Amino acid sequence: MTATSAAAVRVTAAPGVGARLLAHPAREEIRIEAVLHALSDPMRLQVVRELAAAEDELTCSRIELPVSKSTTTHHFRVLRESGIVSQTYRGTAKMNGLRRDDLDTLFPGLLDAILAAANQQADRLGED
Amino acid sequence: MTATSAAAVRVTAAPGVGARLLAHPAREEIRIEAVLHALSDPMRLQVVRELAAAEDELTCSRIELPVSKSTTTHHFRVLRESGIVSQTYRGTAKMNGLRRDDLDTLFPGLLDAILAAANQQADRLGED
DNA sequence: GGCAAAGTACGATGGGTCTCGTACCATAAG
DNA sequence: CTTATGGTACGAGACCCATCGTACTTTGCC
Repeated sequence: MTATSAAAVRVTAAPGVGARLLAHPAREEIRIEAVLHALSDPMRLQVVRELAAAEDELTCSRIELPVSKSTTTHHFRVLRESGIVSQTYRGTAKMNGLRRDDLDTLFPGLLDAILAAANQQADRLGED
Repeated sequence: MTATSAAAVRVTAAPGVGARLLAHPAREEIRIEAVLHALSDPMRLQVVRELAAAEDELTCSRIELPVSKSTTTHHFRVLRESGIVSQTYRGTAKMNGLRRDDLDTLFPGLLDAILAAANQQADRLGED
């Protein structure tokens, strides 16, 4: 992979109100290898499927994964740093949204094809 | 990944003529996670791009990668075991072909979307 | 202020995986 | 048979990554 790593920077001093900000790669910085790598993990693929099904922002805790809280944090960070989801704080919660526009512009049809593939495989095998 | 590993079995005692055979996953055994993982490596993505561009079977050595011979063997094995390419021996050479039919049947549009994404990114950045 | 909720940071651990070199095997050609 | 070609097997090294637990921070509410 030999990936970017630039996205790991934390923004400490916030602008306006002092809200915590999270670093996201710009659209042009999104790499197909990083996207495919992020989605090759079953947990993260599951997250993205649920996010796509919800068609709305969800908090981290709304998406239940069979792993610990810190592992969940890890997976969401990978998704954000690869450019697949955008995250914003809202109170104590963190909202997660698919970056559909960016992904569809950059890689037309990719996200839909992967989601369709994942859904098809899920019901071909014994369900979710 | 916690992947299959069943595909690693070597066929030693050959049938008919004694030709060396290679184990391939059946169509139904191909997993989207394994496919995405295989294609998330730059070398392997490059191999698949060239294979798609050739639209014909190629030997391993026709696809030049900036890695050693044994590493090349490794990458082709990952591609075969994930169900992306089929490999057959022909003389001393090994022919590689994209499993387009299987992939398109299982995951419609996926391969084309990934190839288009990779090609788009390649000329968006400083070429290949 | 005090407390609960939602995440984060950090370090550890166990297991992949990308890379290599060297030795080896199978096939084809001389 | 000998040699060259094309690829494999094996082991090693370095790094990456999914997972966890514990301690901590931030925010909202009472």
